[in-house]
Amino acid sequence: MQREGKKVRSFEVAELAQISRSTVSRALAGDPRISKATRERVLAAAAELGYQPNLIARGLKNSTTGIIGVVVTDLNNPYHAHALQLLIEKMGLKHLAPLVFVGNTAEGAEHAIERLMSYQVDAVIALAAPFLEHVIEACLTRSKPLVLMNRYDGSEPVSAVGGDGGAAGRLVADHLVSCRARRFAFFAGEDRTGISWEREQGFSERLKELGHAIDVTISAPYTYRAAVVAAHEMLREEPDAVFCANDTLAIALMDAARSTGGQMPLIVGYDNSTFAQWPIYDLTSVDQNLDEMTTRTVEIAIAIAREPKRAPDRQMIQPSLVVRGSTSRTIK
Amino acid sequence: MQREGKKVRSFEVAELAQISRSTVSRALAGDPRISKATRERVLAAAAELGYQPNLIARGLKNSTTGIIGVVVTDLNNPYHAHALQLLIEKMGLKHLAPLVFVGNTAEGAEHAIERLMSYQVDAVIALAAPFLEHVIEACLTRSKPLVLMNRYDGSEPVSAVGGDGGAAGRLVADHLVSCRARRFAFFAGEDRTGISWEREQGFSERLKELGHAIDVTISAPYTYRAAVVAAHEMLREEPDAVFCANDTLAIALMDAARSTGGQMPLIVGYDNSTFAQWPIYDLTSVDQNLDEMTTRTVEIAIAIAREPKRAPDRQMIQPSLVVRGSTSRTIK
DNA sequence: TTGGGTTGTGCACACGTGTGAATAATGCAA
DNA sequence: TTGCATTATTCACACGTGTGCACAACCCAA
Repeated sequence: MQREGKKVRSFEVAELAQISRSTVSRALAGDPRISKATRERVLAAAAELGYQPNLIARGLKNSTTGIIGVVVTDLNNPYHAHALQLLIEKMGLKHLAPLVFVGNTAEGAEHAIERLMSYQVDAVIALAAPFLEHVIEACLTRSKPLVLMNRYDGSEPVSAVGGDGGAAGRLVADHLVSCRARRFAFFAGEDRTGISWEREQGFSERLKELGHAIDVTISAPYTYRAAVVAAHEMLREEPDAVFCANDTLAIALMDAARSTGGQMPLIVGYDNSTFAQWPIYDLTSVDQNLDEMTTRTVEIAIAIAREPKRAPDRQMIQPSLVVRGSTSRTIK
Repeated sequence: MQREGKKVRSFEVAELAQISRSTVSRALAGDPRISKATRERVLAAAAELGYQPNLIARGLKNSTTGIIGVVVTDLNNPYHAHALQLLIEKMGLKHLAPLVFVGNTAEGAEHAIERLMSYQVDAVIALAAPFLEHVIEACLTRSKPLVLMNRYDGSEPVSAVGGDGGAAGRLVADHLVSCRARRFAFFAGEDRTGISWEREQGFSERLKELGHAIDVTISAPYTYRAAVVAAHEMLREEPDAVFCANDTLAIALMDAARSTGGQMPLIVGYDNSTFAQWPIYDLTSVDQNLDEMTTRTVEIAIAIAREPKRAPDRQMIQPSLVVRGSTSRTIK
């Protein structure tokens, strides 16, 4: 094992194994033309010197770096943080490295994206970026593979993986009706046309099929503070059951209900975040199945990077409902 | 602006400006030997073609990539997520790119670190990694610059930036005494010898100076569930004021106190996380000044990378106390 | 010995960039 | 014109790797 010394290059390995540098490269790549004997000699030498190939040089030669650019908005949002973590893990399994770029940057978005591209990333994964249009344009211009995760607005010809918000809405409708709720509300997010809208649609449709309807709809930004204000407004309408577009909204609603001391409606959140499991909340919530979603996202990114002419791929991940205490009562 | 075309190399720029490739390189680097006139011609040509230098090639040539490896444990911990976000932003300002590697990997830590090194990162920043010894050893072996953030155990000759837990403990002691508390408790974290211990020491020392002492100490792992259990034990001791090693512990304690309906002690947390600001908690908490901490961390990383023989640098960031409702009552 | 197949290795180039040394261009004095 | 100093530009190499092609070694048949 090398200590304190300079970088070990493939040349040193070749020297030690008394063989040419090309043979070292082929042996390590598993080229069948190399004989068993020499391959083992090479592997032994490489192990002895602690040789690790210089991936920058390899990237230059192969023009494929194994680096994936990941664009994310705000890591203070635990949902995004969790998604990023899973993404990085999945990428690790595929021997890819994430070059992460966070949206809230002082550097200026376009400038930062340029820099991302300069690193010759094999693909870009965008995870709910607010300046999404910049990312999309930058990738299309350079015809760089791009996968949107959980933020497909339908307009651009790019690959995307998302949760099936409509299906989730229907699941929730079924569940709440089975709890014998009668007066239903939807606590919408800021972006009434985006993901929040899909969820509302599925919820509304399924309720209609079951002979009910959404009686109240109120929307709020996705921040806790703003949500608390809207939550009080919501509570004045005295719904039996509220489907919230987000766990943050749901928690704000629970806190608001507690502080007023009135009757707490059945509450369902979305994202199944960490605090949904906390005993004080014990919140029934839609699980987006982030594990599968991230796996598919990485798979698609790899596929496009390998075969750039491939048509954009769009996948819907089926969500599931995690039932907890916040909907365990039945309305009498 | 290029569209759909192949990559633009410096060669194309040279061709368009009717000049040699070397001159392009120097002009863009601001070499004073290049005349004003040609420099501007080059800049115009580069802008017209949308030229962005290939940082992989540059990295190979200069053997400095501008990539910093960032090792982090668990992004589900909002504190770590926030720290990572700030780190990435600061790095962006310095034109550095973060190659992120998350601890909870299925790939195996050592293997992942090897891969990180293979990308020729200029330095490594480790943010509370559980397999820290692997990271340290890997960096020392290759004499790769390493900065530990918020996790220095004192044993190894590496640079580190951390919060001054002792000073924080003293701040808290002053504050709680000024609230006229008499029976003090410390809610410790799992790692009694690490950062939790520093905080406890400062707290204890200052209390002694003021004629008091820590009457109760109970420790728990840093997870909400485990903390709730320990919190009930803590409450049976009926302390006036509790200093918690962590916001998670503090919140678990508040929830536990609420669920039993007994008297709520004064509570101080640590990290000033998002939920400390939530109205239901409104938690007084120590702010580690992560903004400054991350700035310094990046600065040190750059300094060491530039000058590898430099002695390890260790800095303490002074924390501050954010007073909120959880300590606004005064004990009568 | 010659010829042809099979197998294993080495030479030399390319990826795109930065940079030291060499060279051309210009000015100025003799 | 020549000689010398200064300035602007180009040449050619290096960074560490992968790979097409040529080539050596070997066996076997004629």
